[in-house]
Amino acid sequence: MPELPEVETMVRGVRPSMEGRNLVELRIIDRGYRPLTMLPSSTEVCRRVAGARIARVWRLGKRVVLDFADRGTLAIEPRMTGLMLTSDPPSVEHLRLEFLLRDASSPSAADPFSVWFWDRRGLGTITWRAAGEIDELIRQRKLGPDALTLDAPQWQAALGITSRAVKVALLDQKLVAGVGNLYASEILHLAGISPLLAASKLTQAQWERLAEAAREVLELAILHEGSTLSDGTYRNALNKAGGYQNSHRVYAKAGEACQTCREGLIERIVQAQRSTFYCGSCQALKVKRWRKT
DNA sequence: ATTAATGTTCAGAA
DNA sequence: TTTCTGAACATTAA
Repeated sequence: MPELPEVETMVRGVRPSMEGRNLVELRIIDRGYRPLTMLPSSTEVCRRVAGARIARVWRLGKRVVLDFADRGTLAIEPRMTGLMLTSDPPSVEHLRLEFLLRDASSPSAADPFSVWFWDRRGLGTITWRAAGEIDELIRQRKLGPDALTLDAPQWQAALGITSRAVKVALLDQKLVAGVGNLYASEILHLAGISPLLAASKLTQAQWERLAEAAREVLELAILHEGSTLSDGTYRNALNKAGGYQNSHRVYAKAGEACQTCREGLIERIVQAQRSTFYCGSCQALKVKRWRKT
């Protein structure tokens, strides 16, 4: 379940291999699994990117974006089990795409080398967009602002417009891009905010704490190269596990004592058919007091 | 052997 | 309009 920190780790992992290089060819690997969703179509996508220079590799929410300058952009959404790899894929049978690359400055020197998109469950999507169309997505509010750089007023502007529970709102990529189920729970716990509180009801102090907690959790998770859960699926570009799972405070810790307040137990509830983990004591709906940790 | 659970997004219902 | 539910996918745990 790559979320913002995992996708950022993928971007940083493949950037040295892709940015500034020529994409000789995009190969579709077909081993009889469900075909990878490619828009407008796989042949069209491959035709568009063949021979183009990758000007920039960046991240938007949970998407890896390859920028082909004036030609357009390729957005890769790993969804549940997608990975970008520069070496050592976890298995051969779930390789989906091979990016054949060459150094732009010496086109004939070295042999082309490869970057792969690997996806066990095959839920990932690859989408081609004409130049400028991604900015248009944001302008049309089909995708919210990226979660990594928001301050308190920006968080309030993005999430405060809905009456849904703040945990549910955090998962809505149209409101804010990048936060998924794991980091939503972790961020709200560090901020001391109940996941059940309506997003429109947060106080000024709570928006400040949310902004601070989001920055702290996401940046530290990026530093640790993301979270590899017990199923072991998520890996960085070198097929190595991340380390932030060792810093989780609430996710998948139902029944354990809260290490922050040392009073409550971590509880698991279901919101919008998704697991939410939180401390019933220091994330109580009615906050009696707020303690700095 | 069947079933539930997993996470994300979208279509469609309420 | 806004919010909620179910489906799709592959694999594992129960």
